[in-house]
Amino acid sequence: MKDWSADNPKAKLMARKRAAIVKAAKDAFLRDGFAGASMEGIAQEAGVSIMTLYRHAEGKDDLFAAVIETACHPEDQEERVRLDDVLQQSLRDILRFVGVMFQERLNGSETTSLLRVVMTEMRRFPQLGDMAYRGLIGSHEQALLGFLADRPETAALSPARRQQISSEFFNRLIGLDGYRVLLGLPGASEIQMQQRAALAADEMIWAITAPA
Amino acid sequence: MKDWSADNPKAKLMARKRAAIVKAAKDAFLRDGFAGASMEGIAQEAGVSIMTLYRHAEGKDDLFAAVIETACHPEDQEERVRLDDVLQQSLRDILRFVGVMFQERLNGSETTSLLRVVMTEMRRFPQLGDMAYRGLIGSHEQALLGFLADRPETAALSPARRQQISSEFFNRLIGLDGYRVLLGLPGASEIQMQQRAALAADEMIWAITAPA
DNA sequence: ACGTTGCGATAATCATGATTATCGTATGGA
DNA sequence: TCCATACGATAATCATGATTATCGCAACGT
Repeated sequence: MKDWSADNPKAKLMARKRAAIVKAAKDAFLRDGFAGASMEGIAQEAGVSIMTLYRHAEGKDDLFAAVIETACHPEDQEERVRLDDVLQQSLRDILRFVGVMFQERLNGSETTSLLRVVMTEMRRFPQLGDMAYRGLIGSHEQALLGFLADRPETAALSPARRQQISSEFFNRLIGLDGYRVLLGLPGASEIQMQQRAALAADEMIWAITAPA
Repeated sequence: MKDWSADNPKAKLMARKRAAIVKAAKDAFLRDGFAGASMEGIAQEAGVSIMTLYRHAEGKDDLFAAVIETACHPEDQEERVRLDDVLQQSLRDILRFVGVMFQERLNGSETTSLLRVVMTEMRRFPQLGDMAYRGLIGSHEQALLGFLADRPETAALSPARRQQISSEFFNRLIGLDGYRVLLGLPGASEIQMQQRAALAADEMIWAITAPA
């Protein structure tokens, strides 16, 4: 995305237009993919002209890269808020909550669309795969790992062992349902997600108390 | 794909050309996707002219549909052969073997490419998602279910319980590695796949002997 | 109110690629 | 050998869509 000098007489106007463009581009790219989305369609959706698109972005590639990059870094605002309510509970309940949240997030429509687009355009933009994995999945792994490190229950574990247990936790959560969702078929129900989260939580606690 | 009357003077020639076309189209579509593959490129790869392509297929859509449909029905020849060697062993060893085979198949480059293409073109061809799931994943579930039904160890289980246990087995095999592979990142190592298969086998046997 | 500057509309350019028409040639099979 | 017919080469058509040039207008901030 092109950037202007901050002391621009019309900075506010341009910021408004830019926000509309980025939002419309995100919707279009996630819905139709890179090839399927057209610059003209994005301009219409954003309520601007094509020329304005090109005044804000170098071209389609530039716009796409900017959109995907921001989409890979979701703002975890609401979740942090909800986490504060849960953080007082037992380790088992916290893990169950995190487990359900992770499944809901990864199987959500926005994440699914993003994964599809990224997988399609990985050849054109080689860094997308790594970026998407870190933003959509690795961030959860890191968050759980950091949380565990502060927990007295895991004080006796080595960092490597903690890493292994954390990784196993997420591995247990997503089975074939992930493929089903990506293929447009119904995934796990809410109850199934809760059951799986409960199972993963129990197994993690078992692993913590009885280290291999 | 267009079909000719079987009593065609040049049936053999056409069959040869058609095979070359289908193979080239499969390579091109799985490598470059629907939009990325060009009819001209497919013709060159197949060693035929563009016109011959259109004499064999109604158009790009028709060719694509034929390619994907056949790709979703892999011939399980070699695996059946290898299975005969394993079928004499213990249930645990059989399950471990099946578990490793399933992971290798699902994480293989051909299956990965196919899944990517299917996910991208699902909107254009709505039946692709279901077709791919049944061909690439559901077939394994059905095969294991059928195998279990003939096993004396599961004679006491209800069909529904057998279904549940079989489904859980595959759920345990594929974790986040499936996403990693689809995103072009390194998946599970051979040793990790064996460990996971061993774990899934043990848990299935435990579930069989101690029904919920 | 004013000057700067982004914006909109339009059209043109350019490239890619699917699809079709035509016609002479080459080849398979009896 | 001979006939039917698939094949190859070429060019034309057609559509889509990215990208750029131009120019008058409208809007923002002081």
